[in-house]
Amino acid sequence: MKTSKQSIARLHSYREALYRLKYLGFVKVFSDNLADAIGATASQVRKDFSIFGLIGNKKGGYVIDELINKLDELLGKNQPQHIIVVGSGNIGKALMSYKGFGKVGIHVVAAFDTDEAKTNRAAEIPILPLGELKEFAKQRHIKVGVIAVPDTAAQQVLEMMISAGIKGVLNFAPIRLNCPEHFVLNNVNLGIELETVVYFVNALNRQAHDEKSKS
Amino acid sequence: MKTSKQSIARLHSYREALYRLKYLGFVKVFSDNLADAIGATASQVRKDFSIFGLIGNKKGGYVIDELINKLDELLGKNQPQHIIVVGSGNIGKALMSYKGFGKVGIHVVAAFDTDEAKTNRAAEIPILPLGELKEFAKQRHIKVGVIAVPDTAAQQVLEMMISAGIKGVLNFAPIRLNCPEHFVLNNVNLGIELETVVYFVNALNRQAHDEKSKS
DNA sequence: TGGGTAATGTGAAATGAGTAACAATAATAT
DNA sequence: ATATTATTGTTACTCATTTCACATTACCCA
Repeated sequence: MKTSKQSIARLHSYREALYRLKYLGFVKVFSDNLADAIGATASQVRKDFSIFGLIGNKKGGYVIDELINKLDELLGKNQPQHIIVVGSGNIGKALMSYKGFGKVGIHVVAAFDTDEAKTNRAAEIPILPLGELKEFAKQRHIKVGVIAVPDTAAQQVLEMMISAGIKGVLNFAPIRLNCPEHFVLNNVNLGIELETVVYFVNALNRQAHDEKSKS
Repeated sequence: MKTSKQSIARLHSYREALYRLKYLGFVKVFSDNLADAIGATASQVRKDFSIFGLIGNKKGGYVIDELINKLDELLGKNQPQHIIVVGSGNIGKALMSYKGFGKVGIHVVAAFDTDEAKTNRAAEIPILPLGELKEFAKQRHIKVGVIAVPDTAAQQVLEMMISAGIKGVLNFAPIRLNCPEHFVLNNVNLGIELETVVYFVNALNRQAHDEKSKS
């Protein structure tokens, strides 16, 4: 079964789009509607669905409620997921307050920070000292964490998480982290994402320039 | 010339890694060192370099300073880039205060927000009312912006940016945006990034379970 | 000086992802 | 009842990316 990161990301996108369509009152959907909604091709949608066993009706398209149910099951949306965030800087706070997570069954249950001055056990999402991470994660059977700390601290935090039984991490520190073979590590490097935009804008600019000087 | 988003992102990663190595006192580097540093293969590194005309010395590896200079030129790091951020929520603030940008020649020169209560013209990075975006961006010849607003406002902000002459956007709103053909749009969906981690952790779990029940 | 070695640089092969094409089929119209 | 049409599901193809393999070359040492 094809389960590349990209195809899973597309399934999540389909799911989001389906909820929007349902909310708008639609009952059925065709492959090209979904393609439009997420910026893919109809072929791609049908292929993804084929791979994951999501079936529709010849001529009739797909029934939105059925699709949503199947996707929820496939994507493990039926039981809520509890995660923790390490680092309560801006990125950490952004994730703690991200409204989108609730909708998808993800709940940030605590944040951790080395700076004990930031400790706040009374907050809706408590901020705890980093030293308490291991015990907390073990007790609550936390399986997923977010690393939003400076790059110099990231590897150490990751190891703490691994020893606490965490199996997957979304990492925002702009550095390559070492982890065991079957650990799930997803890196997001905001700097590089932005630099990439800058690069392509400059490239476009150069190109336009060249065109002009050619004429 | 191959300039997929991925290969450009790798060039940026090489560059980051090289600065780290230089800082640590290294003068030369081999393809497998760099591969380790960014999590790729040595072949990949050499292929990328080959494509972009970065050459080393048979047996002697690559001279770090030379590589950095070439990469800086290739990636347009020689002149500073001024960008703006729209939305001064947590993600917006995270980008405004992102320490990594300065190092790579990217400067956030202003932020914009619909909520005029947040206006602060005296701050190091001023926060201005959204209505001033167009004039500001035109006057300062801003070419790149970041969208860090709720999804319902994102398309409108994008159009405002386009009309102000902005050519590329890094978008954090979890929704598909429509833009002209040659516009550079890079989407980062934090929700999906996190959900993907959760999915693969669950998949791992299921797999382990299945293995056990089989024996 | 010459042989051995450790690297690069690159064409070819393998893999992977996305697209296109079309046969199968269910709904609808005549 | 039959033809027509719209849409799925899947196979085959194309294109892009990654890996492999090895010829090439510079350096080192005897």
